Amino acid sequence: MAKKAGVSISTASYALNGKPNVHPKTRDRILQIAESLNYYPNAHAKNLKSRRSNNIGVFIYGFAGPIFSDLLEGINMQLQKHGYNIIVSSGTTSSVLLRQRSVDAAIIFDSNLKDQEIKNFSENHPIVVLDRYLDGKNIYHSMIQNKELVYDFMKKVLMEKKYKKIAYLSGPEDSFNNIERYEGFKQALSELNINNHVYLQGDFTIEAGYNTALQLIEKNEIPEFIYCANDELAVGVIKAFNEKGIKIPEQCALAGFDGIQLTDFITPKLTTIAINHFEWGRQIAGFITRILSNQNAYPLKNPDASILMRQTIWI
Amino acid sequence: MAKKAGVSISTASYALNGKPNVHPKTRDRILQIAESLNYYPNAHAKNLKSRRSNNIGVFIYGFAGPIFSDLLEGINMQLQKHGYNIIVSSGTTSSVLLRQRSVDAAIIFDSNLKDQEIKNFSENHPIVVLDRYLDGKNIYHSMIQNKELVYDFMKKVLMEKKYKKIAYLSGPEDSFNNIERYEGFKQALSELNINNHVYLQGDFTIEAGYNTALQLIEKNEIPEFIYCANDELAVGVIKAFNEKGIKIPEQCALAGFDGIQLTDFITPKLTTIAINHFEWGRQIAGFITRILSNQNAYPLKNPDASILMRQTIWI
DNA sequence: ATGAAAGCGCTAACAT
DNA sequence: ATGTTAGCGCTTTCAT
Repeated sequence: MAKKAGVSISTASYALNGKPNVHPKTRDRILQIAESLNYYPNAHAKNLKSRRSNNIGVFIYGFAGPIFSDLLEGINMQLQKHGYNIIVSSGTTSSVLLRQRSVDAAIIFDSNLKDQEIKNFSENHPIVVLDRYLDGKNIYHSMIQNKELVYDFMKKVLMEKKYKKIAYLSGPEDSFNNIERYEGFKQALSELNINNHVYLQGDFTIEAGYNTALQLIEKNEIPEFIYCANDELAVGVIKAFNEKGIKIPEQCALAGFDGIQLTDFITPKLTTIAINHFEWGRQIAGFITRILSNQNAYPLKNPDASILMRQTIWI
Repeated sequence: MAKKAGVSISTASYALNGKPNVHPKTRDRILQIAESLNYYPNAHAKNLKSRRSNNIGVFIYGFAGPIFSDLLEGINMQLQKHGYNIIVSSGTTSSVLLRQRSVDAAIIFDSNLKDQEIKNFSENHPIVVLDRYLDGKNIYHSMIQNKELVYDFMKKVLMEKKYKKIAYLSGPEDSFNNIERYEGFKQALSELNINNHVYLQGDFTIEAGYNTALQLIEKNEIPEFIYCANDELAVGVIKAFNEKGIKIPEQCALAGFDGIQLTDFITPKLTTIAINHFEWGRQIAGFITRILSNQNAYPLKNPDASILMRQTIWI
């Protein structure tokens, strides 16, 4: 260790941590020795003693998909600014890291994590959840306003276009986002006295959208309008319709949710409710750093959304 | 602690770790108490003592882009199977985690990390690099065969199509992948006695492809064929050409590298050299788990590639 | 089968 | 300004 080469042991610690109580000369010497010895304090020991790791955990349900890429970029950018490490994890690993308190705070976007696991962690650490309602000390929320957004959007669409045969192409049935979006969808229809619609079971993937659309064609049951619970489903539908020569939006209009990049490159371009995931990530990370540094935390905002009206609806 | 409620302290440790030297009855009692107390051993202390964390670090240069999504999914799936935690990180954070030895092993795909940092870490830990050549104990490689793949592809194309005005649209100039791909490109041209080509500076993004293409149109200098250093560049070019009515491939043919999903959804579909990133990730992760468990490690393979001949070249 | 105790590498009182 | 020392919460000899 630098200790050997230097002189003491705690003094070394002081020097390395930039404490004031150490003579500049000794300080420099120690730093130099450390440098030359390629010494760097052991994180595990440091963490054990200081009871903090400087790591922020981001727990997501999968690495796939453009949503998380953007969200993570935003979170990462902001955390780096404040000297925190980002630790992204998915799957069973996440539970372990949470239980072990390997991170000082957590951002949760993974419905596989149980409420109880989150609560346990939140007893001593701040946590931001993005995919469920859960009350408790140290638990904060930032949520996409799924229901309101889809409701507003559907109402707007249905006031302008008098579609009668309308379908909802869903995500996984137990997905929080899907459930809320469906609520908004149904409420809009109900208020406009549209008393029936077709419910199509999907799962947020392009493949599901594609297969569902093929079945609709097969059975000759193509609706006038399909609201897809996310963009990827819609992209799958578009692909199928394009291949089979179904005209969009003349034969069937479409819209999605998220505003992923692909919607701008596919033909026709997809109308969608767009979330700025990058900015959302920054907001969340900024909030966490405030909490951890005990700054008076302003309330955490919900993400902004904007409607992108494009070719899959207006002719 | 469970210790209080239970009886001893080391016995608790034994029980929790499933050591054989503990009476089944005590064992069960301890486990039960621990459960009820929501006790879970502190990771930092455990790591400090055992000198390992069970964490594998994956250090990438950004979360954006479909390449990393797939790669991470593959790595994650494999690591989970073997009980390792995945820790993904990007940016300055990565250096810190490496220096601190917060992980037992590392996978590197980030040219911002310095050779020396990697070497230091590799003194005691295995490391797999995907983006550079670097020799040393504990350093392993798995690399896309950029040069060979582009070389083969270009030769094949140029033997069939007698393009004369050919361009290379590059990634960042210092990118390892870009440099190698350009090498392969040049070598193919050279062997076919094509003595000049246009070099276009890009940076692996859709925007760069889009802007570059707009400039080509502006200056009326559209080549017969553009080899794009990755798919995203090509997608940008296609977008620009589509908007300006340039016919692909009649006026200008295109090809890319990576095989991202988008290439299959854009019109026309992009010809590309496709890497199976998911499978690649699995391979790498599998290799690491072997090394860490001292199993006789088979050599680490390079990722497979396949050429997807699609609409941007053959009419 | 169980307990006592040393020690992993660090930080932070507390001396000096 | 510097050194001594007591833990942080675990694992693991070594006794019993």
